[in-house]
Amino acid sequence: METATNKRKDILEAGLMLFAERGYDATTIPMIASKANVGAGTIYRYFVNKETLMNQLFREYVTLFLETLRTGYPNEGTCRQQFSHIFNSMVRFTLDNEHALYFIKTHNRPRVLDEESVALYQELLDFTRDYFEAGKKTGEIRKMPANALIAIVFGAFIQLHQLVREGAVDETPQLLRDYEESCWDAVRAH
Amino acid sequence: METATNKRKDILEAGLMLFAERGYDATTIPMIASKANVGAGTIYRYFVNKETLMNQLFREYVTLFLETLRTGYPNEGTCRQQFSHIFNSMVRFTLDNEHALYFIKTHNRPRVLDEESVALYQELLDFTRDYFEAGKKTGEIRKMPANALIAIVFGAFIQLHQLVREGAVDETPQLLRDYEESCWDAVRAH
Amino acid sequence: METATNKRKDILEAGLMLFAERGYDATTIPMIASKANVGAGTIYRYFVNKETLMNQLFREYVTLFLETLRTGYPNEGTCRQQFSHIFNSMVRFTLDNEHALYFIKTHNRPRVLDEESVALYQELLDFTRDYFEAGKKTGEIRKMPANALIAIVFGAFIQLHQLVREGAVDETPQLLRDYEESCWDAVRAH
Amino acid sequence: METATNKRKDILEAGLMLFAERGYDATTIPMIASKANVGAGTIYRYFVNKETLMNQLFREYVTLFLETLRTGYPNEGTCRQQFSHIFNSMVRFTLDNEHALYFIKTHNRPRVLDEESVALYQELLDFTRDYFEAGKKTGEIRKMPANALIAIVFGAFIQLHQLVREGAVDETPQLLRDYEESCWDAVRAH
DNA sequence: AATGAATGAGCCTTCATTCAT
DNA sequence: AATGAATGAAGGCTCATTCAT
Repeated sequence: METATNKRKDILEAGLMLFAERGYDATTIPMIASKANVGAGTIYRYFVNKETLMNQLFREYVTLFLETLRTGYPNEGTCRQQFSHIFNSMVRFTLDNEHALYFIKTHNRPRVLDEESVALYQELLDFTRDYFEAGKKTGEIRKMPANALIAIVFGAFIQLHQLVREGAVDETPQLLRDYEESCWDAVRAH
Repeated sequence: METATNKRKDILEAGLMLFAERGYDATTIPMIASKANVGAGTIYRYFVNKETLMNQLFREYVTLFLETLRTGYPNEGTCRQQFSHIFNSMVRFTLDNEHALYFIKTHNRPRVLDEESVALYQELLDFTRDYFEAGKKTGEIRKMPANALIAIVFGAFIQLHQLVREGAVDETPQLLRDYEESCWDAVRAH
Repeated sequence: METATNKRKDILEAGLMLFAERGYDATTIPMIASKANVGAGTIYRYFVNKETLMNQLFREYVTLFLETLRTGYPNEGTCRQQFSHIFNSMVRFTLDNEHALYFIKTHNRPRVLDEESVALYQELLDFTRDYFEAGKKTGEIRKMPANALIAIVFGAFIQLHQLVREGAVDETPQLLRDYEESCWDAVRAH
Repeated sequence: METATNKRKDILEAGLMLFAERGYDATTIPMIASKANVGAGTIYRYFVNKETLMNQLFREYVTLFLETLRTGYPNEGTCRQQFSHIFNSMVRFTLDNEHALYFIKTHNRPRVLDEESVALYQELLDFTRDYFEAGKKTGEIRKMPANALIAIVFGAFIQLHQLVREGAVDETPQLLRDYEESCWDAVRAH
């Protein structure tokens, strides 16, 4: 059937939105149920508990983002081209999944995340870290801790996305190009 | 006497640490009391309730950070010198107040923050925004939304601080210089 | 179904009994829950909070008592006949609702009662007051403040009911007749 | 010294007023301390605990009321004269001690009252009961449970006092005479 | 499979009581 | 003797989770 799948998806989407907007602890199961148009008990048919739902959600989107990053990654391209791919992945991913990147960025620390989720997140970090480390080796990327470089790029992007959602700025192609250029300047060696 | 003042300080410090590490909602009053070596009821001698404690804390540190930023700000200096002052303010402030900047960065949105706190935070944003807007006018700062520029500088710095605390990198003067340079390149016009 | 209705009723009945016996402040939610054979949280499915439960209860029984008073009230009867109806209403009402009249008598002052409840209680007072005022006009009722007359009749009745429950006296029809006669003599003009 | 005695009196008076107005459970020690212009801890210098304070208070005023009743009681007078004495005792006692009679009437049941207090209250009841029983024997008092008769007289009086305090009626000597007459008619045999 | 009523653990908060000053 | 800061037990209430329907 497709109904069951839809319920699961509804729950995940409601969870994503609420976790992103209010944080894990301030989000209640009834809230998720209500937003998903589902009985509270139904959530427990698809997820063991709130923590599991959260982890499932986290993994679902980290996986998806990883796929987005990996799909069409120009292994043989230049450092700049690879950066462009990464940046565009964020754009595309966010277009398809409104709150996902923000959710990932604000919920990537243990306490609720289980080992598997942490490991998966590591994978995401590693992918980006590898890129930066390689770039540092060739001298094209600035000599800074990779984590910090990652934070700059992700953090800036998420902040921009927020401004767009608030209506503070218009998300024109030009803005995105500027933004990419800016981030690139932020991490590239000078 | 000093005893009374100390209790209040103990509570604030415990709150700061826990709010920073676990977030507002995941931090319980008993946790704060325990970490402050204080009875749970004692907290209510100094603060109306959890929300008030949080706001008091927030304002205390935003005010302190604002003072740090304003003290010795080179109004007549170059854009670069002013940037340097801002960056060094973050360094000094974080040295004196471990978790404060991270706490501010992760708790600056309403829902628990009252109007006064939000207004105070605006003041902090405005200070930095003014700097960036002025820089954009003279063509020294990149044409990007000020909020995003702020996010880059703050976000990167906090991320670095975290790496330092985790022991992932050593906070050498050289690292800080590199970092400042990097952040500067991230926001300056090219 | 009937189950849901029963839970609500169980809670109301437990609340009535406890409020009557111990007073509002000395009655705890766990007490009510326990006496109603219900989880503490269940009470909050049916009532917003303790105060609301109290008000609901109060209104439920004041309404019921008002109905009892109004049903079959001999508008065209003599002053004495009307008095008889009022007295018998108390008897019948107390027979059906053990603690209700005592609860009403001991909880009719603000601080926990909301406006609606106070207004409803006024209605009850007004009904009886109207009776006494009319009687005073025709010279059949003693020239005393209606409130005091009401207190005499209600107060005496409740006291009697208490003696009956304690087993101190037997509630024979004869006793009730005597009692009614006594109350009548207490308020009628001489 | 006299200071100590005064503090004790201040506390008792504050307690009386608050217990009468809010009831025992809704009255807090800080409230009493504040109204008595005394530190909260001071209360524990004069009374073992809240319960003891309450009992002390209760006994103090029941004793005082008993004295008022007994002083000048016309043992050899007529039933009517004795009634008059009882009624006037209430008037005088209430004049000297605003809330005392109401406090006694609303707090005469166990749960907070200790044995000694209950016994003392019994004494008060017995005094009045004896009067009524004697009257019933001589046929001058109505054949009703003494408790109920007591309730009528006390209840009516307290209700009247309340109306006076609320300003709903003026406490003229005439009103008091009428009231006494009414109460007398309420209990006397016809 | 889906629901939502029911539960009770645990949180925030109050307040009787203690105790250092 | 007097104070009021400090405490922690206990109450009102929420919410993750279960379970009968």
